[in-house]
Amino acid sequence: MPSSAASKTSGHGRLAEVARLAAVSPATVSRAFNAPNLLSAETLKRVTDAANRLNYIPDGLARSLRKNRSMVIGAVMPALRHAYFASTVEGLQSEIAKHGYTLLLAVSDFSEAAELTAVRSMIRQGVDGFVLVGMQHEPSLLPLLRDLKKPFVITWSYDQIVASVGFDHRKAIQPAINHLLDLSHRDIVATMAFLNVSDRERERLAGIQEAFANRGLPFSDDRVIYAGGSGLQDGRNAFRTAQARFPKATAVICANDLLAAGTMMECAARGLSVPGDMSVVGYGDLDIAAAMNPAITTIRTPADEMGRLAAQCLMGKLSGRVGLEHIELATELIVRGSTGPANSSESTQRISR
Amino acid sequence: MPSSAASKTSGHGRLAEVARLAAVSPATVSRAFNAPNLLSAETLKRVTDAANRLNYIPDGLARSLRKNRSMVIGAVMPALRHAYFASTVEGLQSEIAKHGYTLLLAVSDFSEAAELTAVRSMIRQGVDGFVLVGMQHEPSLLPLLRDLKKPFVITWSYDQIVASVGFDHRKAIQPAINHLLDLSHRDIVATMAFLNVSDRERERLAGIQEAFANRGLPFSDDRVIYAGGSGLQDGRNAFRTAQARFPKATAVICANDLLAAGTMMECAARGLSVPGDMSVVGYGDLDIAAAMNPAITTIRTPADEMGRLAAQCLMGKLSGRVGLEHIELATELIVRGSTGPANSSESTQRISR
DNA sequence: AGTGTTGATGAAATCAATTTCACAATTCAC
DNA sequence: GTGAATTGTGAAATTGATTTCATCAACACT
Repeated sequence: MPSSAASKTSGHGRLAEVARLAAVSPATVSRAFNAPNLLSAETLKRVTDAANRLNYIPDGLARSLRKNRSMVIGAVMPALRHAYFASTVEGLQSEIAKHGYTLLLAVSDFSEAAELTAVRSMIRQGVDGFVLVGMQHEPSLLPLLRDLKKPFVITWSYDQIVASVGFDHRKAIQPAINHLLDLSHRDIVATMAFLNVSDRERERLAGIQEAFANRGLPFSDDRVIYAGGSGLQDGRNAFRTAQARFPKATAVICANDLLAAGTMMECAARGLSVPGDMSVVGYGDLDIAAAMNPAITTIRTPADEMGRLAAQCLMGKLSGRVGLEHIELATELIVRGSTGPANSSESTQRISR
Repeated sequence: MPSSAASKTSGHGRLAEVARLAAVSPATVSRAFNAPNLLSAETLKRVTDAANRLNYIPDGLARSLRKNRSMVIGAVMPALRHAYFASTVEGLQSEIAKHGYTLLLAVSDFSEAAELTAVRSMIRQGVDGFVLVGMQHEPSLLPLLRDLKKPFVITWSYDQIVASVGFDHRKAIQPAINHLLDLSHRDIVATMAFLNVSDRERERLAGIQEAFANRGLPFSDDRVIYAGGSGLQDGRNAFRTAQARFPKATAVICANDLLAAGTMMECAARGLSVPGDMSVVGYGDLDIAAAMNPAITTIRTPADEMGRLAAQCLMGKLSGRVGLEHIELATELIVRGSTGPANSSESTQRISR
């Protein structure tokens, strides 16, 4: 084993040391890693042996600087706590890792300013491409990225102009409303997480209104309850408000599955049977939707697929291939036990709380 | 506005261009950003003006190469889907961002080999410090990190030797068992996610056994049911198995809250009342634990705090300050409605499935 | 007047790789 | 057997910033 004191702090050999040990020039060592076929078998072996003996790990910073290519993808997510985005990150990371890329991740906490800051920071770090969520950003962000000439992909939204992989939230939610209307529900309320935060949630609300309008049915704005959060507890609270304001409602449309699950828990606590007294639909098809009893009727949104496809889209752009840049994914209404006909047990049990 | 064609692909000025425009040397531009007080007010203004006009963003790669400091922290997590680790990542990311650091993230999917690969890749990228989970790693990983002379912190485990922030899983779970024993439960089963995967889960199991031993009570290995996963559905399945094998059990200890919630859902589906017929304890205090009805008795584990403290620990080490390196966090038994005395409704309802 | 100190700035080396260009040594074609 | 193409390798330039060292002016102090 080599006893030569490895220079600097990190205990690894530099390319120059490998070159010295192998008695070749630095250029040859570089070629041994980047274009081995240019070297004679004998030289290649000498170099790789030397590299192994020195436990050589190439310095990615120097390489990136010279090649103008960092093999890092930057992603900014609104949050990770709620499994939707976490799944997207997992899909993204595992896919880019296959191509030798690593993931630089930031969480914006739904703040456009924080998102911009994060992207700036990633630009400094020299990432090769970006993954963002949704179409709502600080106005200067998209121009900044365009000027940068680095590829970026939007997830969780479908757009014709910028590269994106997602779906139309407005269309996606409509089968859920139609499903309730088909079951003869007419006194319906909706619970959303936030007012004025996510463009996607706004689209979902627009979709709800559109679905009613398409049937010529009214749906007034005051039937939308804002939970102020998207957790289970928020769902319970929102449903409590809904009950106070619309005691005769027979169905609840929830902006996500956690709100839906919270709604069902609150139903259970109040002795309301689902779907007998109250039909509940969710959005997102989280694990919890399938696991509740009854299982929740919901819209499946392909969270991890979006991550994987965004990765593939970026990989394509980075390798010069032209591939799909505007990928619209399918969503699907999954009918489970939490929805039933409106007229099952009418006005009796609803009072018995 | 400057019409000079910005060199290379990215549409931003380089330091040399700023220097030319400001009619100073490159060194002065560098100082304007790194040590402004060395410059005369007049020069400083000339440089910053020029930088603004060129929309100059310093190249972090070149800077990192020279300074041998990348301002990037690398973290490898077993998964993100289950909120525990996602919370840790959120806490970690938000804390390091305050200090100007960004986060390089990889997901190992509980594979030691994948973890090692991810760390290698991060070493190449020149990260300044590492955050890992648990004490179970590929044997060569910790020596590798030690040789690297870069700081690293273990989360989700407490260790006296390596820097860590976590708690003793063996001790943490014992109040839950004692709680059940105090409630006179004796016919108890445990459901765990995986056999032979996570050192933390093994510790938890050891803690269960120890708690029984401390009371002089038996707890045979066959009372441990492995769900093969840690989702809600896995919890339901595991409890189904538990019922088949131990139909007279009055309490279930679950290795995490999702298993516990799944167990309660299966109880509900079978007409078993919780806690009347079956007491259930979880682990982790996820949102779902508080939101279920009845709410789940569980052990609170400070997931996001671990991320934040790991970040602070790293920041301290990186800035030369010596701070706490072995942080043991407190866990807490949170008694809620899912546990009750063993002898409430005895053997009647249990048969009525 | 001469010496030292301080403050502001520039020239050039440095970080660790990649890559262009040049140059031998072969091999090939005729 | 000579000119051309091919192969294998090294020297040196390059990537974009930081940092050391040197310089030079202005000022203070004997």
